[in-house]
Amino acid sequence: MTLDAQTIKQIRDFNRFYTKILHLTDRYHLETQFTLLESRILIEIDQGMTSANQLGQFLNLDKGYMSRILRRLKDDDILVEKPHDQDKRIKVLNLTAKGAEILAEINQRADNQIQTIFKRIPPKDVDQVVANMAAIQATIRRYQSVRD
Amino acid sequence: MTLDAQTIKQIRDFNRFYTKILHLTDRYHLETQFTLLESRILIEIDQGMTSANQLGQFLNLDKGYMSRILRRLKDDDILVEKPHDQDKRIKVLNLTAKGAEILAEINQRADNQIQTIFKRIPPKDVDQVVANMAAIQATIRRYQSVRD
DNA sequence: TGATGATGGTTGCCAAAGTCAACTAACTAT
DNA sequence: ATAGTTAGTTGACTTTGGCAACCATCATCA
Repeated sequence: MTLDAQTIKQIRDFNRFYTKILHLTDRYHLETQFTLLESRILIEIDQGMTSANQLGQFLNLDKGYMSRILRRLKDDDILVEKPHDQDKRIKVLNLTAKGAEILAEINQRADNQIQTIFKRIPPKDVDQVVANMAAIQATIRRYQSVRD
Repeated sequence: MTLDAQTIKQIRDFNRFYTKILHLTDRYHLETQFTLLESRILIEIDQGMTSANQLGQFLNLDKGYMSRILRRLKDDDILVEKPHDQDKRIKVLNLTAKGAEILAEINQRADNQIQTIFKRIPPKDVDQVVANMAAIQATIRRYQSVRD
């Protein structure tokens, strides 16, 4: 089931192209004061991540570093923590009202970024692109093992 | 030509999925002595980037920082520079033999990463995925302005 | 119960990464 | 010639991130 060289080349080419398009390598995310990492943390907390440890595992971050980032976000009144009911070691994270606002702002900008990229493309072609994306996603998902 | 909310959502959903699958947001470039940035520089030089300035623009890097990274790569005998024929300010960059070897190693590892992700997928489906990627790339490229 | 080991999180210390501004040398245009 | 740009370097920083030691809590089990 090994891929031939040409296939790999095409996939890697797409990856380079797409990461560039999304500005994934830019230092600041979407021209906010927040880094990509901070944005992702807010997003993941909003999506249900509840503790520093969960976030650290998911985002693959050193726990010391994680602790510091969260400290900053707490100092800036973007999130709060309260002790976990059952396990007092765990601090449950939640966005503050301000944090929710900021997240909304980030989402708005992310939406705008997509608009900027796709607005020149005729609707029919956009639909085709979206269908292709969905197909890629479905295929990879179908054969994905739990462990990676 | 504005996209509807559902379309944007689907695209962003794909983006999150794909960046996660490819570990595109990981900060570690596993098991080489080189950082992701150094790897990208070698790749881009190999792909035809010729000067610090070009690289800096493309990779969106501070020129001071760029200068230092290149200094290190030169000290390590990974690349060399020679003056540009017409413009003596410009230093034309080239990989050394050692640099080419290292690039080959980096490419090998990147290829392996792709293998790991796609090896469970039947060849027919992989071909379909690759075709979808190519289609996405072609469509976006076709309507892309020079400025973003 | 209390010893042992694992887990969630914090902190100090440090190296690597990245920023910013000032600077030189070479180019371009008038 | 002069003025304004551009390619690249350097010094002086700040930020990011990695590592290990540490504390508090939890879980297990004799």
